[in-house]
Amino acid sequence: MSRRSGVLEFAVLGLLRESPMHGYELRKRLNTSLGVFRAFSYGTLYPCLKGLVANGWLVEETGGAPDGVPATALTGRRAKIVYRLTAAGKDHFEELLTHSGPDAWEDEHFGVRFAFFGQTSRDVRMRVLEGRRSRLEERLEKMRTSLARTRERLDDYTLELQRHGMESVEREVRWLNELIESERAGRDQRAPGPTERDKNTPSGDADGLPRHRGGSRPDPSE
Amino acid sequence: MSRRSGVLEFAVLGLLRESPMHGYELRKRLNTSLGVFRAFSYGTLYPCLKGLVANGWLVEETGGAPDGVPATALTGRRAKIVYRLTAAGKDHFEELLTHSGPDAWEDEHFGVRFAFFGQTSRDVRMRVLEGRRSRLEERLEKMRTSLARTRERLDDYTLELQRHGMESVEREVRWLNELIESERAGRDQRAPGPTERDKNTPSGDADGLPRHRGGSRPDPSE
DNA sequence: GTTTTCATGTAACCCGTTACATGATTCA
DNA sequence: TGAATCATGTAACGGGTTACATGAAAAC
Repeated sequence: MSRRSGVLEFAVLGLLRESPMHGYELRKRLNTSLGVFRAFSYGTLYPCLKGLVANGWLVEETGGAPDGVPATALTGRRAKIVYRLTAAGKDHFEELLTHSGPDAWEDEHFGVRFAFFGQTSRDVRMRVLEGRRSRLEERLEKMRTSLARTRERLDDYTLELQRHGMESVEREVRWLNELIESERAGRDQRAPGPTERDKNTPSGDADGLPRHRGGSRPDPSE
Repeated sequence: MSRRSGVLEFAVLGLLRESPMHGYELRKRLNTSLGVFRAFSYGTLYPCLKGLVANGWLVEETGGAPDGVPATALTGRRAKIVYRLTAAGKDHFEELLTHSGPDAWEDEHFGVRFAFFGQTSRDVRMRVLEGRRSRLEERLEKMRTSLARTRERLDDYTLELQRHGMESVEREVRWLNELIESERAGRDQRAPGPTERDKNTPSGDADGLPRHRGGSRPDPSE
């Protein structure tokens, strides 16, 4: 029943975990914060929200606030329908975060996953990063052999395209290497057990991300 | 009537322009030569082929060859249905090649376009490359402003994701710059007028592609 | 002789967009 | 007051995949 998108569902739950929002605003956040990769339209978002409500992950807070107080008072501007994550929704999201099946490292999913790394434990992050990396290395392998078999029959442009494609993948692998390395060296563990705790620490800058200096040291891998 | 995919149609016509093929083989070529980016399934390909036949761009050559010669004799192995580009199909493809509307530089289309650059005139190539570039620069602009507005509210991971995304785009822009430059310097013009002529010159290596030496000079931009 | 690979197809579904309809609120 | 932006929705379509059904040729 209703659209169960996977990425969209995940992203919506993740964003609403931080704070309640109405659809319109949600969509903007989706298309900026996360939206370097994905852009959703209302035609996708609204039905999805309905579905999540039907599942009990979200509640709508229309017009009247809990005690009949007009919502106007809350924001200074009338918010039509504000969606708030329920306890069940929170649990569900935690579940999704830690469960991370093997499609967590596919192209469509990985970006969103990564965007919510801040709410995950390090082991999960490592699993996802390493999964992604081996996925890409697999792909590289295929590209290489396929290229070796067909190199002669291809014209310069096709070849150049192929080359650029492979280089892109290689570049992402190097990126992942840096990330994995700095996770490994990272001095904070953050919740080895999955659920709950560590409420709303605005995340300071607790994690050991590469903190990109200049960029491109001479590429240690290879 | 039937699926009109755009990219798939284009790719199929382009591949069949080189030589007739049956569906199965066609699909493999799609997923190797061009398939670094796209991968199609039979469920997409076969209906599309039917459609192209219905349009008169292709003809099916089943069992009996033109004069009743069993196709077995041709390949040593019985080819079920071989698709061949008609004259009308050829024209249509040329049309698509030169017409190149503004979606030729969108993500999904650009790759395939590029793959068939070998069959295009230089002006078209320039148009597409420059179109793509300005499309990407546009996108970069948006990313930059959006980032500037929201930088503070984002945690480290989201930020890193954004940074990596932008860098990817910047990288493609640099790639396009190289390509454009070498097109500009290229010593062959190849059909300044659009349609027809230059039948089947197997394309040797007439064009002045970057001919990538080693790779990665220390990154002059920035 | 059985398993792989080649080869063609279809129906059901999935995820998403476009175009449209509707109306409230803000701002010039 | 009228235009822009905020805000919510839906129906129709688009492009694609999955899973399935079918069968011939090759390889073991």
